[in-house]
Amino acid sequence: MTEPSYTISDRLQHHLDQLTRAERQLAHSILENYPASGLGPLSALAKDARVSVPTVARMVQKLGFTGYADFQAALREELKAKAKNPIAKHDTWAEGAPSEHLLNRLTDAVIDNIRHTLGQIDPTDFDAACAQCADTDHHLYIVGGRITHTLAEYLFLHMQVMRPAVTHIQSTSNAWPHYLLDVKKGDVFVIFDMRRYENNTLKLAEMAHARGARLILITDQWRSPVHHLADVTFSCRIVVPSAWDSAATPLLLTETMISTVQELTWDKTKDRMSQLEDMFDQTKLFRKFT
Amino acid sequence: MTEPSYTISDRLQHHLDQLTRAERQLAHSILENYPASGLGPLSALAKDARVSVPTVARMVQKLGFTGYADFQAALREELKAKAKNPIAKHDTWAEGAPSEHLLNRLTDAVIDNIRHTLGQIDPTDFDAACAQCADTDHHLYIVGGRITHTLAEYLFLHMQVMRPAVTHIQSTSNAWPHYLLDVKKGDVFVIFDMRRYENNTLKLAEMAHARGARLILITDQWRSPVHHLADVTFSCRIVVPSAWDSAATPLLLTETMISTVQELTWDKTKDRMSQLEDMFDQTKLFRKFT
DNA sequence: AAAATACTGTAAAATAAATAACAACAGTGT
DNA sequence: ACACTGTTGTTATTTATTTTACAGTATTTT
Repeated sequence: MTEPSYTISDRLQHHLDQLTRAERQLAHSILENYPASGLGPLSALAKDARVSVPTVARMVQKLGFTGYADFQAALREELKAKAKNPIAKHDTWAEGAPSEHLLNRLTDAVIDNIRHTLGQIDPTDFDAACAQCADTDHHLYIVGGRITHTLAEYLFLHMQVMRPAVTHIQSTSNAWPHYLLDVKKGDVFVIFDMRRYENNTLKLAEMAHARGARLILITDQWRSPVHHLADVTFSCRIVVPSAWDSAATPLLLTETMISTVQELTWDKTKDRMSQLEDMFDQTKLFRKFT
Repeated sequence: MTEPSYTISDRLQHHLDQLTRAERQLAHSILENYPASGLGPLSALAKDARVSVPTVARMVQKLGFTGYADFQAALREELKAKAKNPIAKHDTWAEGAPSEHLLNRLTDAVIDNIRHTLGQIDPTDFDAACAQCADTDHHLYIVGGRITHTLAEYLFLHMQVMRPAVTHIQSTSNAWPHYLLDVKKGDVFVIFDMRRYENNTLKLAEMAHARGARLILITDQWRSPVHHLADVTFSCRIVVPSAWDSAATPLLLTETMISTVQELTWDKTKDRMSQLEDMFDQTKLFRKFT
């Protein structure tokens, strides 16, 4: 304990700017499973963070400790204090905030939503739906409404990288009927529709269904009317203590779909992705991550 | 880790009978502030318990460890597990699927990300940022890049309902400099920037900063270079076992911001929202939720 | 593009810590 | 009371860990 108060976690984050690349890497590694990793031997910590031993020694000095031993002693003190704390506020997510803070209440609700939603998902259905999304023999259409548009776009952006023949349709746009002209039997639709369900989306789904398309629906727990037409329906819990619904659970589902499709199509995706990277690099849209 | 399960605390109490006088003394000292004291050097522990050094060494062997190092490693493991715990009671999320199924692995990772991220957020900063977003005396700009565009749009859509003077800028579009012409001192920017950080976003942030705008940054754990200019930075963990990053945590944060702003501006929002509802109803864009 | 600076890792030295060996002591039974 | 057994502490040795010094590498500045 060289400096007065504040946890080491705080201090690490506070100093993060003044740290160098390797040191930051190390800092993150410490925070990764805090405080356990910091209580082991210095060498183990260094190895864990893929950093040399002296880097660790240097950083703890930068943080204001006289040496690694001092650093560890401080960590232990912190742990001791936390244990003594009357029924430590372990049940909150944002530790500095009371449990009634929105940060904690909303997070609670979202975790709960995830648990409920995942508990009701049939993995077989899920895998089947992903397989359909990965099937390049058929065109893939992704449909979103006003709010769900962002989810649809997110899925689209990723699918676009991984496979050809993907189209993003906004049901709010009145141009959508044009797209349906080209729909063939067996084409796949991923449709996002949450309350308040949109009429346009339903219409679109009906027409797609009539043309022999397969429908995958991502909706809320009350299920959009589209689900009568859908081959697979995933219903997500979206209620949180807010005037708005939460898109976190459907997003998680969407990301899992993306990841699954990625795995299914890896051999083909590989090339597409590196090509894309090259293109971005060339246009210098992105900086390389250092 | 020589014996399978049970905490060391349990093991200690269980063996208490088979321990000798000095060893019992030691055991109680360890339990006194558990697990902190056990993670220090053996000699300190011995001194603390008024016991000789070899007594400690002998006891940990009696407990089934190969040596003091082994004992400490087990303690650290225990601590690590405990830190993960708050939600760990669920070993699988999608119950029908094995734990290696992506549904479960990704969900695990996302929950973990949320926990880490929330743990590092300063509620004061958060509240301050939300207050700025709710401040209608200044214009609110929301900036997103290629992938983060969806997050930015999500925030924009909701802010647009709750307050006037909101603009969504895509840093990927080359029209963005136009927007900056109107930026006044005190205007607020919410900037989303995740790896791989976009040069355009940085440029935009620099110009906004130069014009006296206040910057709120939502980024990943490695933090976009924009954070040097930002008044408040929120770093989210986004890594999941996938070729892609997860936007779930930043989304949760965004939703919490939305919800907080909503509460802050409720009296003003009320009217705007009902007006909006009316408009949607009239245009029959939506069906009423039944 | 060259020079200076700062960062990072390798290797050796120093230090600290943990184990092993031994001696002293306490308790117990004959 | 004496000898034995088991427990504990002191000292020495070994082992591991941390620190220091130095050199190579990358990065920034002029």
